[in-house]
Formats: sequence, structure tokens, C-alpha cells
Amino acid sequence: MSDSAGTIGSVAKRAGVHVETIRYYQRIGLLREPARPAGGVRRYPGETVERLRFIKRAQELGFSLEEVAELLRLNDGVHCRDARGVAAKKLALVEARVRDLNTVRRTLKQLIDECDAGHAPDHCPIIDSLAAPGERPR
Amino acid sequence: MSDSAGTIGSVAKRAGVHVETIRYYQRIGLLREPARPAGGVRRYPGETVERLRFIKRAQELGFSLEEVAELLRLNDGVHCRDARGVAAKKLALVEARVRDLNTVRRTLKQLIDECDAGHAPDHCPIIDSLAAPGERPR
DNA sequence: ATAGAGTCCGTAGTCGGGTACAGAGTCAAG
DNA sequence: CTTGACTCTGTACCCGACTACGGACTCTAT
Repeated sequence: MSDSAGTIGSVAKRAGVHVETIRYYQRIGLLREPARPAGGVRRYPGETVERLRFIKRAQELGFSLEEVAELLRLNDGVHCRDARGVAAKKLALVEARVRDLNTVRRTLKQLIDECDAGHAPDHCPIIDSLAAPGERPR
Repeated sequence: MSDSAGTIGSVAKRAGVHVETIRYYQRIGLLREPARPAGGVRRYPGETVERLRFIKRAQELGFSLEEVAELLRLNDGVHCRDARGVAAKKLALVEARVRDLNTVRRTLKQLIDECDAGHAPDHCPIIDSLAAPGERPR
């Protein structure tokens, strides 16, 4: 047997999260809450640390806790196809977001460049472009 | 004088926002609230529509309402340098976000590709990579 | 045996950008 | 003058992912 069980505080420290975060995950059903031995303190199995790290890594990839829960439900080797679907959906969203942000980036860059060219001390290209329904490059 | 003043509803329609949004902007100090003529209904000057459009365009460029307020305060032709500063700061943030998202995008793409290669029906590359502290390409 | 650290439990607050609703008042058309 | 659309005011609620707090309990080290 694994003897790596610990209190909520030690698990939190090992996983690099706050105690309150663990409690929160329990509240929303993302983590199971071990039974409390009559008048004692809960002990968490070692897997809890793994599960927490799984969650944190998935979050870094942009998955919401909702989606993480889905991924965890699929965690049996059988549902690889489904996991791929979740990932593919997320990839499409990320790609769309990158495209949008690139448009914004180009617009901001051009505004700043115009500002630096600085031919027109009586008005500001940045303010102007916001004030008018201007056609900015896509 | 401009006779383009209107009620909150007509201003909202012309600017393409909800009435509640205008009230919200007033609450947070982004729009001034015209005096209410004793026992009557407020009339909004035509500039309100312009101001609302300004806000919406700035939001599309990723500025928060907080930052929009800053931009509006600078709206006098004199503070072009400051407006440039706000825009430059935002540009840096957008660029950083694009870089982060591209990392995420590459990781997701690779995971999905591995999944499609599909040599290993007994485990899923996606789940695996989340379960282990794996080194993924940056 | 006692101090202090850690745990438990419930509730409430945070952030941003609104949305929803209730109840009363006002305005314009017919 | 009535009806129906709009406005006013205030408050509460939504989303996601936590964070904070208070009072009671329990565990550990000395």
C-alpha cells in the first residue's frame, strides 16, 4: 500500500496549491473528499497530489475546470477518442483567439507607429481612430 | 446648438448598446448623467453616442473599461504621448498573450497528432501528458 | 498540560462587465 | 383620458476560479 497519505495541508504543499483551492475543488465535485474518521482529521491518498497536478497542467493549456472534469472522467484509456475531441475543440478556440489577437496587435502597432511619425501635433492618431468609425486594416 | 439630444433608449439604440449598459457606465463614472428636469426624463447630448462608440471600439482593441476611462481623460490632443504609452503597454500585453497562446496551440496540436498516429490503443497520449509532469516542447 | 499550528465548516467577498427585475413615475399617440 | 411604451431607482444576480474570515476543534511538540 501507498503510505503517502497526508493531511490537506501537506497535500496542498506537495501539489503547489492552496488549502482553500482543494476545498473549493471538493465543493465543485472535482475532488472526492475522504471520509472523516470520527473526531479526527481527513487523510488524503497520494493520488490526490497527482490529480491536482493534472488539473493544474490542464489549466495551463487553457482548459476550464469544467473541461478538466470531463478529461478526468475520460481518464481510463478507453475514451481516447473523446479526449481527442475535447482537445481539438480547445485547439480551434485557441487558434481563433490567436487570430483575433493578431488583428488587435497589428492595429495597435500601426496606431503607435503613426503616433511616432508625429506629423500633426494638434491631434492624436490613437484618440482619433477611436473617435471615428475608421476603417482599420484587418 | 446640437438638437441631437435623445432619451436613454434612443441613444442606446444609436450607439448599439443596451440601456442597462449606459446606466452601468454611469454608475462606474464612465459617462456623466445629465440632470433630470424636475419630474421628467433625462436627455442625453449627441456626444454621448460618440462616446459610447469610442468605448466600444476601444474594448474591441482589448482595453478594459478602466483603461478606456484613462484614454478618455487624455482626449484633448495635448496628451498624445500619454495615449501612446497606454497603447504601447497594451500592445506588449497582447504580444505576450499571443506568444503564450502559440505555445499552448503547438502543444495541443502535437498531442492531437500523437493521438491520430494512434500506436498504443491501451493509453491516451493526451491523458498521459496531463498525468505526468512531462516535458513538452516550448 | 499547554501552546501554537493546522483542520473543519459555513458563509461571504473578490474581479469585470454587465444582465435582470420590481415597482413607481412619465410621456406621446389616439 | 387612457393605454402602452418607455424611464427611473435600487437592488440582486450572473460567470469562473478562487480568497478571506471567524469560531470551534484536533493534533503535535515540548
